[in-house]
Amino acid sequence: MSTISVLLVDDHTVVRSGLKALLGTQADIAVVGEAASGEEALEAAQEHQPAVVLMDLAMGAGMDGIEAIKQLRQRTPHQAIIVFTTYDSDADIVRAVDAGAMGYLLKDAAPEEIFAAVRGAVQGKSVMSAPVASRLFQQLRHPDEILTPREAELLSLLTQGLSNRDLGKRLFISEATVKTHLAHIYAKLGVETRAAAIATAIRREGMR
Amino acid sequence: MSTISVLLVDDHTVVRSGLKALLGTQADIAVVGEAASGEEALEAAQEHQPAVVLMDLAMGAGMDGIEAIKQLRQRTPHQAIIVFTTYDSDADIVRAVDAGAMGYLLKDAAPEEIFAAVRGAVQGKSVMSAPVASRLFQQLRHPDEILTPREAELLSLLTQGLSNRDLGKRLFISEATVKTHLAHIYAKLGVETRAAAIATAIRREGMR
DNA sequence: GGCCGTATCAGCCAAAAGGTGGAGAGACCA
DNA sequence: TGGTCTCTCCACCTTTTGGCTGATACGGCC
Repeated sequence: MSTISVLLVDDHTVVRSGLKALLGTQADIAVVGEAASGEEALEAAQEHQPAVVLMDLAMGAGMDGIEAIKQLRQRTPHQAIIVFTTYDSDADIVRAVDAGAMGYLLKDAAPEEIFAAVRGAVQGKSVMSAPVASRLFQQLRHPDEILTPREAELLSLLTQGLSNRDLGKRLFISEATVKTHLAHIYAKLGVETRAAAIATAIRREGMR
Repeated sequence: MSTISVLLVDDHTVVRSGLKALLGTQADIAVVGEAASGEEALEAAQEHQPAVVLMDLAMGAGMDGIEAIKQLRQRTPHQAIIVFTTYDSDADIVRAVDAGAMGYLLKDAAPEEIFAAVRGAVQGKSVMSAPVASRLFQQLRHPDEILTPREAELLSLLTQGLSNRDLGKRLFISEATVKTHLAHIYAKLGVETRAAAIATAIRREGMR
């Protein structure tokens, strides 16, 4: 069995250090590089040509993880990308998979789970944490609860605390249209008021 | 200089592993134990008698970090507790300090910052990340923006998406009183609508 | 005792949000 | 071509919310 080269991307030094220590215990896995931002990740992926990229989604300022994934897929499509993050929000999962992520792990994952994901990734296998899988499953069972792109956009602005009028101005649509979208969003989220929609969106959809 | 014994408390294996690796590079610091929950932390603190406890606030199910801090202060008051968490919400900071934390670090802190905090803690010095310090400073400069207990209680329910009527019923007060409290909350948070108040509360105050 | 902060309540009015029903245009697909 | 989805818009009406002013009551503090 040949060695699997891994690139770590996380803005937390502690997390990178921890992953390095854990992965270092495995004979068939070698960390060949680290990056603390999306920009650094692109460079490092080019330079070290890792087989697997372990990447956090939230990375402070600059390019976020999703964007980094997209660009990596374009530039070095042979590298498998595994998301390694704290949150399991629906929106993040879908966007990461859309962008081309091979796996989705949560930071509270057991070391064995991480090892398995890295080994699986090079064989083209998707590995994800149980909570993540169950969320995806949930979405498959209730496809009518998936927001349309426009609705998601509106919901995102809604969580900024904007009024219907402001939403209309921002999206260049009438207040009437805003209300229509909102009614659909409420139905899909299973709430009755904008207050509850915001609470649900921020907590469940991870719109922070 | 004698060795400083440290206990790590975090439900993420990766983070514990990372801290261990980083602290291991320092000759005067030794990790003597690890715990993945508040309950485990109390046991480990009793058993290993560390000089410093590095503790995460969010720990999945069971006892949360704040509660663990309080209990540690009672049982082993000679141990210095440093909070090591991802978030810098006002509410968390205040509660942690109230509970008896000596320091407050964010997970994106540089290794040197962590070392300094551990060394400072045994000498009775408070060390906190810059964003945390600036938040505390902010509160000192604007004491009139601190919510009263009743207002905080109401805001907490507000983030559940309740209407004024429901809030009144829940708190056994009239809708008029609810409106009065809300008006005060809006002023203190610097917002104009309930939507913005909810967004601010969940994001900034950490009411999740 | 007077002052201040907190919590409680009232009424009035304007603005915003939500519910209902309907409708047209464009995209996509079977 | 017909059906479905998405996005857009409108009118009408009810409910909710927010802004304003003012009031009472209790407890701590100087």
